[in-house]
Amino acid sequence: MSSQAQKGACLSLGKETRCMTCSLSSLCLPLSLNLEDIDQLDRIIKRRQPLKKGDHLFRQGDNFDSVYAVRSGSLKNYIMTNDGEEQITNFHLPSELVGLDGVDCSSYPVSSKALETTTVCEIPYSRLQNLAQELPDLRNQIFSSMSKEIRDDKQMMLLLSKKNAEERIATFLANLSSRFKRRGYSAYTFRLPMSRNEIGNYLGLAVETVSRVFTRFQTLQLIAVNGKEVHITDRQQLQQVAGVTECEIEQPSKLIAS
Amino acid sequence: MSSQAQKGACLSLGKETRCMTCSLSSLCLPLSLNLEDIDQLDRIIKRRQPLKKGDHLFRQGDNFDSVYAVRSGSLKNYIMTNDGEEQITNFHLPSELVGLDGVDCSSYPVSSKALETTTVCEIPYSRLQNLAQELPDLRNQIFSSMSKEIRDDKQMMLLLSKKNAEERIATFLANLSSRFKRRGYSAYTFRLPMSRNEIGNYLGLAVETVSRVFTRFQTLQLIAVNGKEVHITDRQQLQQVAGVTECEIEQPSKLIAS
DNA sequence: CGGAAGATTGACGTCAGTCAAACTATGTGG
DNA sequence: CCACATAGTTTGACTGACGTCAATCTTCCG
Repeated sequence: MSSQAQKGACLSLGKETRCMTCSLSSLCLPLSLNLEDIDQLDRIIKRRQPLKKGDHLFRQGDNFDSVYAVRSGSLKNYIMTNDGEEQITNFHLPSELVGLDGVDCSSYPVSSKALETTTVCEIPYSRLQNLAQELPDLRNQIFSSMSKEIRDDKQMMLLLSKKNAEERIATFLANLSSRFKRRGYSAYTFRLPMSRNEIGNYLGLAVETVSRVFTRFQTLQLIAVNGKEVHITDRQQLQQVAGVTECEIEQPSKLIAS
Repeated sequence: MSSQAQKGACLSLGKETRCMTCSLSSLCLPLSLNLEDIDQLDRIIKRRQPLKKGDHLFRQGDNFDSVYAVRSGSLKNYIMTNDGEEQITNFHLPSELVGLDGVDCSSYPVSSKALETTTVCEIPYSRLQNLAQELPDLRNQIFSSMSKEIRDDKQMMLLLSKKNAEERIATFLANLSSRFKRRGYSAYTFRLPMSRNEIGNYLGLAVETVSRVFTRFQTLQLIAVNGKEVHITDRQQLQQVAGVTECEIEQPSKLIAS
């Protein structure tokens, strides 16, 4: 099982990286934009130095001024409880938008941290706002992203409120699998960018429980795990444990004509 | 303890009810709009017959065409699990926007049901989209509402993932208290529009647990409960149990200059 | 190579769920 | 207006899934 961490990401980190040529454009903000509009969007985007593992993209309380699109690598977003514990609220994979929950705050309401070497496109929010004025498709794409995040959050509430440990982890793995697949990676073999601890934190479980369920799933021949490398042996069964019917796995967002 | 169900809602249900004269306008979409813009918004809004308790505003899967603002009464939103159970994802009070999680779907991803007699303002989404093109303040207000919903959802995840039964219920009561207060009702005495069952469902607890914690809180002199009438005796202590510092209670959204 | 962080496994305890029964409100029809 | 049915709430006894604690093992990096 080899890492596929770079496949599918943008080919180059140089100045010539552009939305137009980015392999993620069909999943990212440019989706549904015409070439001219993409060009306009492209012009306001700042390319950034890659973040190293553990670097913060931003911290809860930092001045809000940009949203970001993940280009390669991955991020975790988390909030702090009043007693200093962290609660991970999201893992972000390439093409996903980060920071939208701060658009009406002067500061980010969450922290965002790189799980591995990660590159992002920075989109200054004030300029995005202006552009959203001119480009209805872009505006709708932003609405769409936020709307999707809300829907995903509701699913997460359902998971946290109703599902047991096995269902949670099966759901988590099936979800990751789908997301990797959409991004051109294998749906069956991938590398978890996060630790067991972070998985547990995100799913509302103790690390030990995560570990135990992983072991149980291996005994049941649903998956094969080696450290962070995961191979899904029986995807259908895994989805069944997740409590999901096939059609629910991927629900690509459908745009309303603008 | 008397019900305060009608206080603060719009004065009249007749044709003359307008955003301009609505007592909720400072909490609702018109917030931050100038008079002219409010008038434009007002013209696309459809007033509706009140919903009776138990009526659906819309059902999961229904054609998405409008978002709604609650005018009086209250709603619960819920999703169905694959095995037919419901998971309540939100309770909506007057001035709150409902249906935003469907804007990039052809159908509503959740159901919305009246907890009591409830009136709403219907806002056809396609017309709202057009108006959002012309009115930057309105557009930002929509972004703002969605952004706030995402933030609330993250808090809810934290609650479901990290808090125990007492903390959950204290958080729930403190939150309701704040929301009633903002709407001009008493922060200390109010009527719960939902059943114990629905509270439990929302908070990821069994009905029995909700009941027991209510009893415990009464023993501790934090609250006094009589059926659905709640009086908060020791708000500070309640917030402490909720695990919230004072400043976190009310975080009115701040708009970025547009 | 060695230390630290992360992962696994086992033993045990506990918080909240389940089941069951009694009690209370709510609403309907005679 | 009462009688009755039904839904909702409360309380108690018991149970089980998952958390906690602790020890060991593995991986990762400098």
